Amino acid sequence: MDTKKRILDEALTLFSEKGYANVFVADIAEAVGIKAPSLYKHYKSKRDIFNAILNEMKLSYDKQAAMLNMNGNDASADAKVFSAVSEDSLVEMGVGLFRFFLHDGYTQKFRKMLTIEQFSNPELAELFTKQYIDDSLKYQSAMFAILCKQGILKGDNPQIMALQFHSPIYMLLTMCDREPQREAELTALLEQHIRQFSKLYTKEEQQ
Amino acid sequence: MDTKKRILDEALTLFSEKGYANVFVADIAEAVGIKAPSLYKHYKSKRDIFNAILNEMKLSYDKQAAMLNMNGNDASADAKVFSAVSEDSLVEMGVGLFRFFLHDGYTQKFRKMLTIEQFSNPELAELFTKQYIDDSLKYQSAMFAILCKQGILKGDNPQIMALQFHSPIYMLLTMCDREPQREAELTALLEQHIRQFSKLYTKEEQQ
DNA sequence: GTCTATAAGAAGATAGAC
DNA sequence: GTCTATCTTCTTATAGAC
Repeated sequence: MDTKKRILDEALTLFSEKGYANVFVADIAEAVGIKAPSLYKHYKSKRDIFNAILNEMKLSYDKQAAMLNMNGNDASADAKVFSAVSEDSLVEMGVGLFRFFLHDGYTQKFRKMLTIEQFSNPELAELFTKQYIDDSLKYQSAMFAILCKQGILKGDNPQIMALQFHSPIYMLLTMCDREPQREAELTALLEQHIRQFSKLYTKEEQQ
Repeated sequence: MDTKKRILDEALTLFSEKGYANVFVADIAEAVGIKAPSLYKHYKSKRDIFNAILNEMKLSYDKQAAMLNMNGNDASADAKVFSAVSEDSLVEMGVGLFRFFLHDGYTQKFRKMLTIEQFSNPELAELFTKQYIDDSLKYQSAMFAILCKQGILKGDNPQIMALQFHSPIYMLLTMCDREPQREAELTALLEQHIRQFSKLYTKEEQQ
């Protein structure tokens, strides 16, 4: 119905599978169910479609990020949850979040598109690192800092803790993006990583 | 002089910067210093050049991998080195290896090219995961298994240890690929990660 | 093996009818 | 807003002289 929006959706799907240069305007049009020239009534060029996707995803990301710091769902609150839950429920949370990032259509497609296009200009490179690494590390650092200060975890370098917690998860995610058939195997590794991380950084006297 | 070889070099450079589809045969020819039609005396098509790069890099990788298991430079020998060295020299080794992977022309270009092209076919996806993740994890798992058995490290899951050691390093490497200007900052994190990992898994009584 | 000229076709975008 | 027809440009690849 909303053709303008449907164009973005189909274009994102195609860009995430083949990359910008390998998707032709006619492909996008066909996926939407119209002819290529009709598409130019909605967007003035192919690049314009790409930019619109980028803007939409940036807005949606910023909205999410803002919510994390406004609704009480911030690092401090998460730290409270973290400190209260068992290792099992930590695993459950981690695996749930992992599955969401892996299977949510927009999230996965945008991640794959940025992966393909990350070297095509510096702006995309920055966006990639910000959304998938730096912001996560910042957030988790804050959380680990609180947990360490409270004496619940025993590390003295929250930034490195965040790096060591986040990077295995991200690596497993990108492996699933490449080879979806390995999801079960890699999810098992994710679970073991979380358990091991939890053991490593939990104060002995609290185990 | 060896035009055939120079074509592969220049093509790899261009593919790693712009991706296969954004590089034109004329671009490669110009980089080599000839005209596009001359190039067809050496390779029968653009795709043929890509495949030749792939084959060459696969061969060189397999050669390297084979050496690791034949010349005594295997996981067992590395474990001996690992167990004998101080934390400082471990950091030095790690940072040295990191800098090599980051700056070695072929290594970096091929990694970037595969990153861009990884979703274009399942064979490339498999190659990517094998070369940058699975093989490293296998190798490091074997090494950590030995070190744990010898009582030098205290973990009980070498595979997860390898995941936790390798994935931060790989993540920092890809960050440098995207934003080379951050190399110093990220190398500092690498050092802290290695020190922290070493402390976490070293038996207390040996510190 | 390198060149110039050119074929053959693909792809982005526009014109103008409906 | 969608279509058919078409323009223009770009890109791969070949032909054939040197």
